[in-house]
Formats: sequence, C-alpha cells, structure tokens
Amino acid sequence: MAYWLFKSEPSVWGWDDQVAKGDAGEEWDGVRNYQARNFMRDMAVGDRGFFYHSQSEKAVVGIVEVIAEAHPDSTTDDERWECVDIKAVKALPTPVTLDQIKSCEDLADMVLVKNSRLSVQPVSDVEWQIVCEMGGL
DNA sequence: GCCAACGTTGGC
DNA sequence: GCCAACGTTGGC
Repeated sequence: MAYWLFKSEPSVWGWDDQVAKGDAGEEWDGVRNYQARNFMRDMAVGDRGFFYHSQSEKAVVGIVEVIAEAHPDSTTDDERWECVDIKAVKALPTPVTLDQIKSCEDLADMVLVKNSRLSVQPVSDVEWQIVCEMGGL
C-alpha cells in the first residue's frame, strides 16, 4: 500500500466537507498539474493519504482512503485531467502543523517541505509513521 | 498583502 | 526547441 498527501484550501474544500461526504467520498477534482495528476494515476484503491490544509492553517488534519482509481475529472471536458475518489477515514487527534514537520529532521525530505506548491504528493512509509505519531495515532 | 518559486504558454 | 512573459500557489 502506498501513502499520499492531498492538499486543499480549507475555504474551498476542507476536512469538514470531506467528512460530510461519509463513506461515499468525493472525487478529488480540479487538479490542473501534470505531476499531481500522474501521482493520482499511480494510486490504487485502499491507498491512504493525509489531508492537508494549506493557507492559514498549514497542517495535516486527517487521514483519507482512495476508493476509486483515476478517472476523467467531471469538472472539465479536457480529457487530460483525471482524478481519484477519496473518503475521510479519521481525523488526527492533534493536527500536525507545517512548522512541526519542518522542525523534524526525519521529515526534511518530505515533498511538502521541498516542493510546497505540489497539491498531490507521495509520502514514504517512514514519513507516514512519524506524522501519524506526531498527530497522536 | 507581498513576493518567491514554479509551471505553462506562446512567440520566435 | 528555446526562452521570455505571464499566472498561480502558498508561505511568510
């Protein structure tokens, strides 16, 4: 199983919105970046991901699960763009902030730190474990 | 609100 | 195919 990180502006689509969708989940649409799209193509049903709030909050707030593989993005007719469906699994007891991640030596190589603009990114097994622990899981 | 970093577009 | 111009993102 692979791990990922999904970034969103909470004012547009936040963790609460994701939770409200329940097990039905929602497609992660609106991605218009090739790198991010390619990562979504690599995802498999059952993969887990962090849900990250950018902008004012800048913290990992929850865990999601991929429930559908990449398919055409329903928000555009441009067939270049695809997206997966994800559902909320559980909130982190304590959100893990970007500051915390940056101040942890073992997380210095996280894509979140190195390429902050990428909205969908891979997370290594080790990074996953560390952030989960920091979040109280 | 500013600005740096990055990706994309389009002219040549 | 290169590169300048532009738009967008996201941290500060």
